[in-house]
Amino acid sequence: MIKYSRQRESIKQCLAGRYDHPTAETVYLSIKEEFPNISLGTVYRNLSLLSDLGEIQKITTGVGPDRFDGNPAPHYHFLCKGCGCVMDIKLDNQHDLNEKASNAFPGEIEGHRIQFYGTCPDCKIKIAT
Amino acid sequence: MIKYSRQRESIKQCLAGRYDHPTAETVYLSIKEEFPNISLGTVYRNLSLLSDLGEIQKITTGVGPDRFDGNPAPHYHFLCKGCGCVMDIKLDNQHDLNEKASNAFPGEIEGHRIQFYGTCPDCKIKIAT
DNA sequence: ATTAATATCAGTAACAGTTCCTATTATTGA
DNA sequence: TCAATAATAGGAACTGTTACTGATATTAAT
Repeated sequence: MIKYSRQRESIKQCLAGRYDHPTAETVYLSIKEEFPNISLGTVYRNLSLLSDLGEIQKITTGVGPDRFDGNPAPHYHFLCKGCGCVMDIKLDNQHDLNEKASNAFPGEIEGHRIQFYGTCPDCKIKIAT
Repeated sequence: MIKYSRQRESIKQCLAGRYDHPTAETVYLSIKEEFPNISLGTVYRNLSLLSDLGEIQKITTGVGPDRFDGNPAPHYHFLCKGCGCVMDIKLDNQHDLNEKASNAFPGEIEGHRIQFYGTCPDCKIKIAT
């Protein structure tokens, strides 16, 4: 049985209001303004719980710490090789990939994750100048 | 300037001869049979180097340690939610995804990674019985 | 073949990110 | 209002990985 907690609510709100896919550490620092005594463990525990409940998404890039996304709807992400930032890609769900993969694989395909990589708009400018 | 090393060669051979996408730890234990004194640090350093050279691939699943793939050619992977195993998916490169993403994104798209998830053949059987 | 330069090594300490533990506090249903 | 218990703060512990150090192996030039 899950009980309400102000800290969890605050974490959810924090994520809902930003689109930069922050790390647990960043969320922690942000929540700290409202709850100066919140502990990093609490942030991790709740991010993990919310992710399990499907209310937020955890993004593992393979570079640095995991990121979190307040938007639970399936969508794709972009990882900048320059600055490491993570951005949303407005590309609709490629359902057909699951079917294609199923035809080439003897197991059960439930879904997929796509991560694009390259250079973000900001880094593109920095390189050019 | 990169010098030859028997340890690195052994690590490369180890990966070339298996298709289970082992972890650094697994590679370490395997190499240990030939080089009982090899250190885990050496394995990590060489896996990282080989990956940077593009001779092998590093696979970050977001669950447990990173995996390594002796096949440097771009291809897709499947992650089993049951046992955590990683398998290859024989699906040819979806070049069009990069173009589709480019149209929906102001940055520079260099490539993409796809990770399918679901239930592997073995776990499918275990669940059924 | 010997040597000098230096990349790689083994061993281990340090590190980053995350999870776990415990006593205390907050939430909830009765 | 109170009892049951989920969630908390704080910090220790853990996992996976990287960095450091003196010793060793490889390489190219003699």
